[in-house]
Amino acid sequence: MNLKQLSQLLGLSQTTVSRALNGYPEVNAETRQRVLDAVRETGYRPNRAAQRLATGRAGSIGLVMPTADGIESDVHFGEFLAGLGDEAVKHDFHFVINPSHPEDEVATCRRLVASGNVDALFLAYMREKDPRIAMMKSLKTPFVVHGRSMGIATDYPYLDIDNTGAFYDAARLLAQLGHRHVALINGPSHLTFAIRRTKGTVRALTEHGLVLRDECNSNSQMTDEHGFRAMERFLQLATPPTAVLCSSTVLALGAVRAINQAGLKLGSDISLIAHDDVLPMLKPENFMVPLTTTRSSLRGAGQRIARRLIADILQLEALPQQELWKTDLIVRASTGPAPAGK
Amino acid sequence: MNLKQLSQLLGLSQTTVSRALNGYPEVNAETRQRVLDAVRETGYRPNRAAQRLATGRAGSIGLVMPTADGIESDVHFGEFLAGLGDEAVKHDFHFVINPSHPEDEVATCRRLVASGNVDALFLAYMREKDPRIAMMKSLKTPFVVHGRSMGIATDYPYLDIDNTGAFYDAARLLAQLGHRHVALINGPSHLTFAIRRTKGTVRALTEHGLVLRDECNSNSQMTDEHGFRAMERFLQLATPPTAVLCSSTVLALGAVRAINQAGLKLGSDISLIAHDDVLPMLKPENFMVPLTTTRSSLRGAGQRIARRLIADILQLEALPQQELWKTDLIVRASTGPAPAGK
DNA sequence: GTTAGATGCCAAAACGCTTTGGAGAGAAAA
DNA sequence: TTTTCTCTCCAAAGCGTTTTGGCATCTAAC
Repeated sequence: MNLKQLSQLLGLSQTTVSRALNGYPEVNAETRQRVLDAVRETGYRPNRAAQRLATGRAGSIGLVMPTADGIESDVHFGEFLAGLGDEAVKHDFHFVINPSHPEDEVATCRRLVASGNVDALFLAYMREKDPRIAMMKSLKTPFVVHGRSMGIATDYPYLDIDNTGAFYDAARLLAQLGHRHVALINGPSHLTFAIRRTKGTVRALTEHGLVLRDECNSNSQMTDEHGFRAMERFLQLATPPTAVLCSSTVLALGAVRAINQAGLKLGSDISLIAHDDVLPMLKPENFMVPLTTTRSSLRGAGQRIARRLIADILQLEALPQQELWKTDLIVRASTGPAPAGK
Repeated sequence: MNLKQLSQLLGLSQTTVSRALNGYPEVNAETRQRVLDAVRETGYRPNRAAQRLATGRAGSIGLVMPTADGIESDVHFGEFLAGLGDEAVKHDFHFVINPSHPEDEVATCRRLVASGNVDALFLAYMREKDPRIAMMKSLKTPFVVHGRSMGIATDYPYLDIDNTGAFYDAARLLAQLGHRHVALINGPSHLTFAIRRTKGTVRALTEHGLVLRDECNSNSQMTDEHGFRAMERFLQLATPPTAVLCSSTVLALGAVRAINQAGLKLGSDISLIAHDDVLPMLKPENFMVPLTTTRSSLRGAGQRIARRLIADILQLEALPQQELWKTDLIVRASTGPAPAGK
């Protein structure tokens, strides 16, 4: 069943049927209803390829997926992608997934846009003064950044969570609980989300007359193993921290392991707050000692970004170009007052 | 630059240029070379939407992504997808990623195919007598299964690794090393890969007069936490195992944690073999005690499946419809002889 | 020296949609 | 009554490929 057949069935022209379906004003309400009814009965679905050809829109959004060894994306990437897919499938949008080594990213993005196969790009894993942003701004292809860069004007479309605020809140809670030695197990130091989290942590500590010691600050990929090693290092210090912040529940997994191994009791001997991306496979409430977390749904971010990109391409609704999501600080059993005398 | 312009430039008809590009025989070798040269100079790239419309092929492959709570896919899914993307991008193929709750899978697959937006489907997370296979066979859309079902004829296209063989080999090695109590920390019991791994394990043990005790057999999602809990349970048994098999390095992560916590020494007090999907973030050689593994690259499987699907759609080369990849058993420090007297 | 079959090329018709540039009818304005 | 809008709708021209059906030209065979 194609448009021609449908229009013949209705005794209308293809033009009118097309306009009725695409919400153009110059079609009688009654006629539109007839068309809509016929669509429902016949199960007519417009041919996407023909639409793409006629409109010049590709109907797909591109994402370059960092893929080199030692990329910390894995766990979080899948979750984010599920969100993107959720939303995209509603509007019949495709993806072009372009794996690329991190050094090639700019070129890969440019090539992807130039290919004409995507009419929007999604950018993530932002670095300081990320060159991709200037490049994308010079093109006219819509894009949304997940996260934000630093050191350049923030006049580009982004969706970010308030990383600074999240870790400020978390560190402040720890300080208020009397902790005087706080450690941070963070993501890779070249990524801006990690930099902002450090900043938030330091700010809160400073306000309470505390410092983030160098030896209590770890940057690494967000894997269990790195979490374990960092925590292990911390615990061997002359003055070990009594509280630790983790940039992911994955890191927290390793940190908790090290804590257990040291024979310390989470929530009393040592406190821990992790950032929770709401990964279905790793729920903070399911830890043996449930984790206090700063929470923001990664999947939700994926959905939102897909929606914004599609709205942009289709000129549906005017959504805000810049969003900064607050995180929730959810207190569970892994935080408690600082042990006396420490 | 489109076909018309290019053909005018060359003083040829569109037909001839098109045929030259698509490798049809009825074009002079010299002419073809001229066309190819012109393409290189002008940077001409055929419009995919027009191609899709003209050929009726969608140029994209569909995948339904299980997305409900408690789905064990995450870590492994990202890695597999990178492989798919790697290969697809070479041929300018898109993806339609359709998240779906596991109960809806059959309907989602059917809908995806019916939408006409994909000309091949990729299936994974196989269960026993998986209904998706019969459904897909009834349609004429190409598909490849990652894994295999059980209890139904294996006359469908698949790529699987020899799970039975892998765990047979691993278990046999443990038996040969003198272990008499072997445990298994496996994936979800409804997935066929896990069932096959159990089978391989049991077979090897049986051949050495050993059994896989119920209390030494764990099925769960493949997360660190589940690995930890299972191992912890094992170690509290009256007769704890002296060796354990893990279905993923992610599970092994937790298992090793429990082993450490119990004060046991990996590789002497207790041996461990894990299946290694070659996840960049979790290398068995980077464990504190490097892990003995059965290895098979998940990304490689993704690449291969994409290649097979595309070859099928484009009728490029005749690739085998059924592949069973052997795994490598790589011995590292986590395996050793059974401790005396156990 | 004609015929048959390759060989190499082309004009034009799809493919199924959107969009342009009207056009007819009725209502409102002159 | 005529003119001018406003509503609705339509015919036809794209969009950029692939593919069909044919038409020359050249070679080999009779």
